[in-house]
Amino acid sequence: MVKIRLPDGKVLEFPDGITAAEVVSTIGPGLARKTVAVRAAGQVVDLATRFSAGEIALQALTESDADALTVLRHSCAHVMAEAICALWPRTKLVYGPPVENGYYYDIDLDHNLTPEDFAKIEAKMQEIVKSDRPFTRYELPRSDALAKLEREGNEYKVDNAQRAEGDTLSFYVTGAAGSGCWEDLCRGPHIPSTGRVGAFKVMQVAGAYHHGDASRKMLQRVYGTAFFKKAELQAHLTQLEEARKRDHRRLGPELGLFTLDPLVGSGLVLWKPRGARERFELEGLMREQLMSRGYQPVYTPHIGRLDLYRTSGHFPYYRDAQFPPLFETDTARILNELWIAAYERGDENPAGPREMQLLEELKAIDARTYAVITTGAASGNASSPDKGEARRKYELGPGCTAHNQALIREHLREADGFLLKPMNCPMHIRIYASEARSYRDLPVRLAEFGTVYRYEKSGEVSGMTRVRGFTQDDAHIFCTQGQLQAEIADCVELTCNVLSLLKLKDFRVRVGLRDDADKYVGSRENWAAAEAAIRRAVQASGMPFTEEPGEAAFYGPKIDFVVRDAIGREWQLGTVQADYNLPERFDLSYIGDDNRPHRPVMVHRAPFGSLERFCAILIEHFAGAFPLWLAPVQAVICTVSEKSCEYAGVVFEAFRKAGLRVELDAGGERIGAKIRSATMAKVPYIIVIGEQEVAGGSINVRTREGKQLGSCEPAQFLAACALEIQTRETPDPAVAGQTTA
RNA sequence: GCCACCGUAGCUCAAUUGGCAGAGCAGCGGUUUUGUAAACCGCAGGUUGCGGGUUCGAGUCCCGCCGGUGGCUCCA
Repeated sequence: MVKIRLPDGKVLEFPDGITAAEVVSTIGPGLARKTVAVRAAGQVVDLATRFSAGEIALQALTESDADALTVLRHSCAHVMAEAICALWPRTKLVYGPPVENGYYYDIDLDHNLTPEDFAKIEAKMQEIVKSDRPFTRYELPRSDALAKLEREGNEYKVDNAQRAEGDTLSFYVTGAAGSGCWEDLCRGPHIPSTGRVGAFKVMQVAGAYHHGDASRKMLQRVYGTAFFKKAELQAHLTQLEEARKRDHRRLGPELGLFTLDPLVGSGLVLWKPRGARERFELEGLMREQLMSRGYQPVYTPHIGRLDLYRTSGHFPYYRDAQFPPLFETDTARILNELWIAAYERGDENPAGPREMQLLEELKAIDARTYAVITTGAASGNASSPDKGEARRKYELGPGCTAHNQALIREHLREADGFLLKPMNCPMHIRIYASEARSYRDLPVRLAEFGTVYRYEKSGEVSGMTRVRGFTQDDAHIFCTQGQLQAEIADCVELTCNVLSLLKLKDFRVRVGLRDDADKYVGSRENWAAAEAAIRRAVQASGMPFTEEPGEAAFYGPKIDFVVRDAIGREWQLGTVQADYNLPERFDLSYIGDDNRPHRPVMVHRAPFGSLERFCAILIEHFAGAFPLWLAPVQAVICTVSEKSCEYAGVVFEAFRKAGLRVELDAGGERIGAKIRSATMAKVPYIIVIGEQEVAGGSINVRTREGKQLGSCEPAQFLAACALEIQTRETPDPAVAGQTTA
C-alpha cells in the first residue's frame, strides 16, 4: 500500500507500484490533462514514476507551475539536441540544462551553426514534437552505463557520467524503450511526451568553454526557449523586443546622451551635453548626501607612480587588466619587468630564462645599474649602512622574492614608471598618511568622483556598463575598529537611500566573502573581523541578502548591490567593502587615547559604483524618460505659428532665467510635428504657445505622456516645476511606463 | 582574451546567380502661418568599416585588420 498525501491534506491509498500519472488521473481527468510532472516528497519527478510503500506528499505540476516550465524546457533541450544530431550526425552532445528564460545545449560540432541553420533545426524539432513520442526513462548500473557511453565514444558524456552521483545512471529515450529512438544520458525529469511542447524557438548560438575553463576547448552553446502555449512565446518575444528598445546603447545615442567613438577608443565614453547633465544632477544629489554625512571632498590625479600600486598590490594582482605602465627610461621599464618576473617565479623556483634575458637587456642599456644590481656594489643611494652585512645583489636562487623585489624597488626610486590609476584608494590613503592623525579626528571620510582606467578585455567592453575609463563616486573611510560597523551601516543606508529615491527597487544584495583561493591578502583573523562587521551591518539593515564565498575583493569582504539591465544581465552598482589590509600595507596609523599608535581600518564604498554604469542602468530604468530633476531638457516651448514667436521668446527667456532647462522650437513645422519630436525626445513638459496664449499672457502645458494639463500662467508653471525639482519627485517608471504604452 | 555572427548615407533598411549603390526618416533650401504624435516641393548626402586578393567586372567571393553584437572567461 502507498499513501499519497495531497496538498489539501487528503490522503489516498493505492496499491504498490502505482504511477504518478495514475494517481493524478484518479484525482480528476481535467487535472491529468494539464499535469506535466509531479512533486513527490519535495522532488520534481516524471509522471511515469512508480511509488511503493510509505506515505508520500504529492503535488501535480500543471502548465501554470513555474517548475513545470523548467521541466518543459529541459525536455525541449532534448528535442533540440535530437534535431541537431539528426541534421549533423557528427554532433557530440555535452550538457543541456534549463536556464532562466529557456534552455541551452552545449555541443561539440565542427560545423559552425549560424542563424540560417536555426530554421532547419526548428523544422526538425517541429517534426519531433508532432510525432508526440514519449520520454521514457531507463536506468543502468553505473558500470554498465559507463561502458555503454565509452562504447558510444562521446568523451563529454563519459565525463558527465563520471561526475554524476549514485549507483545507477538514468537515460531518457525520446520514444519507447528499446525502440532505437534518440536517447541521452540525463537525470530528468521530463514531460510525458514531446507533443506537450507547445511553442519553442532556437534563439542564438555562442561559444562556451567546457566546464567554464578558458584553457579547454570552446564548444557551441545553442540557446532556445520553450513554452506550453504559442501566446506565451509570443509574449516573451514581444517583451524581449521592448527590452531592446530600452537598451541604453540604443537610447543613449538616440537621445543624444553619450557617444562611443572608435577613434577615441573602445570602452571610452564621450558624455554629450545631455548625458553630462544627467550625471551632473546625480553628482549633485550625491554631494548633498556626502556633505550631510561628514565626508570631505578631495581631488587626486589620474596617474601615479607605479610603486604606489606595487605597495597597494593592485599592480601585480590586476596587471593584465591595466593599461600598460608608462616609463621615462628603459632602465625603469626593464627593472619593472624584472620585478614582475621575480614576483611570478615565486619563492620555490630559481631564476628563469625571462629574468636572465631581462638582466642581459639591462646590461646592454645601463651597464652601471646592471653592475650595481648584479654585484651588490654600493649604489650610492639610500641603502642603509647598518644592514650592509647582507649582500645587496639580485639573487638567482629560490627563496629570494622579497629580497629581490625590495632591491629593485630601491633602484626604481630614481626613475619609476607611472600607471594610469586603476583605483582611487591608494591616493586617498596617501592623503590620510600626509598628516599625523589622532583618534579624535576619526573617522576621516575622503570623497572624490574619481576617474579610473582599467584595460577590460576586448570581448568584455559593452556600452556604458563595461568600459575602460569610468568615474566612481568613491570615498574611503579611515576609522577605528570600534567605529567600523557603524560606518559600514551608514554606507549601506546611503546606498539604499539613493536607490530608493530613484525608485530603483529591482536589485539584490550580495555579501562577497572569501573562499579558499589564494588570491586574498592579509591574515585570517583580520578577514574574520572584517567579514563579521560586514555581515552584522547588512543584517542590521534588514535587507534580504545572499552570502557568496569567492566574491570578496582581494583585500576584503564586500556588500554589493546588483541590478539587471534591460536584457537581463546583472551588473554590480553600489559596493561597500571592509578592509584591514591596505592600512597595513601602507603602514597607516593614528594616535589613540593611550598616546600610542594604532592601525586604522578602512571602508571602501561607492553607492552608484560607476557613474557610467549607473547612468546606463538609469537610462534603461526610466526608458529615457527621466524625472524632471534629472531630465537634460525639462521643457520645450513650441510655437503654433510665427504670430506667437515674439511672446514665446519672452516666456523662453523668463524660464531660462528662472533656471529651467528649456528649449524653444520656433521653426516652420506645424504644431503636431513639434509636439511629436519633443515627445520622442522624452522632454517632460511641452509648452504650446499660440495666439490664444499671446492674448491671455498664458501658456498651455502638455506632458510627454500625452496628458494635456491645460493653460496656466507662466509663473504658476515655474513654481510647480521648482517644487517638483526641489523635492526630486521621481515617479515610479513601472507606473509611468503603463501610461505611455 | 576565446568562439560565433554582423558592418551599405547621421538613423532604419533595400540592391535577382558577382553586372549602373537605392528608399524612408533626420539635415539643408523654399512654399505654407499652421492649435496638441509626422504639411508640401526641392536639394544635398557614399572610397559599401579599413587594407589586400580572385575576377572583364566585387556591397556580394577569399585573406588580414578595425569596430559592434551574443555568449564564455574575467571584473580591484
